[in-house]
Amino acid sequence: MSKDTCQVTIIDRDKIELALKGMPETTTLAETADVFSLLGDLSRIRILQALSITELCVCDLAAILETTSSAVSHQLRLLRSKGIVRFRKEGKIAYYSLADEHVRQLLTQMIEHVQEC
Amino acid sequence: MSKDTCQVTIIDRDKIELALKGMPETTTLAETADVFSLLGDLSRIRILQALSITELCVCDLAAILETTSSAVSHQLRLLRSKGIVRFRKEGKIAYYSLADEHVRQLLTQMIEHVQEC
DNA sequence: AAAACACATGAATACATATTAAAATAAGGA
DNA sequence: TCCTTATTTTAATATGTATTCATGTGTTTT
Repeated sequence: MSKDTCQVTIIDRDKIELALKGMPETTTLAETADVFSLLGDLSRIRILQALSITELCVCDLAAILETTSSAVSHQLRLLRSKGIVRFRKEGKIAYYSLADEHVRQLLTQMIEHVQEC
Repeated sequence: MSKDTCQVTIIDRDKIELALKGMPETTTLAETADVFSLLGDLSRIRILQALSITELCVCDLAAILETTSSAVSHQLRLLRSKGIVRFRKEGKIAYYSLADEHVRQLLTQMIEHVQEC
């Protein structure tokens, strides 16, 4: 049992080395946390859940969430910036949809997890 | 095309009804967002990643994250409150581990997703 | 061209939250 | 019993972020 420079007591050095060895790059984990964080908001979850059923424009999403187009647009910008959603423009209307099947899978998987517990 | 009481223009009522029909309860979606939110923090992701490899006590986790036991303990309390991790006490040492395989699966799946993009 | 519309953006506010420091609790050893 | 150790908890601070309001941009319609 020993102390390092940060005043942290260590119980088992072997397990620490084992854990550190299997740890991905911090940048990878930071990106992972960023995406989870993006899914960690009720408004955005509702947006994604709606988009997992059908492509929708901003104002229809606003109607579904019972909020303003502005609020929805702000959230969509974040989701776009991380590649969670994509959109196409048809005249002045912007149609949004999920970027890939992976997102839908993570979403439904987590909903199932919650419903089990 | 019409307006509702919230000044939100509606483009396609049918798609809105379709999306609303497939939408789970708001409480379910809120819980889903809560769990995602809990995974949306670098410190907690590092804790969970370490725990996905081996059971660890608080001070060893602090050594791995190069932070204080206090900071780790705070995060573990949150993870415990949502059933993400569990722990057993052996004397004065608290050993933490992942609560179930589901969590490990979501974690590794998201890391893979990030590494692909 | 002007007006209406769908959407995006910038700034401000209000609220949430991660980290730190300090104190408390609880277990073991001298 | 007193002291050390591992962890938890409380309070304070500092940082992040969701929403609102106002404005800006590009498109369609009249």
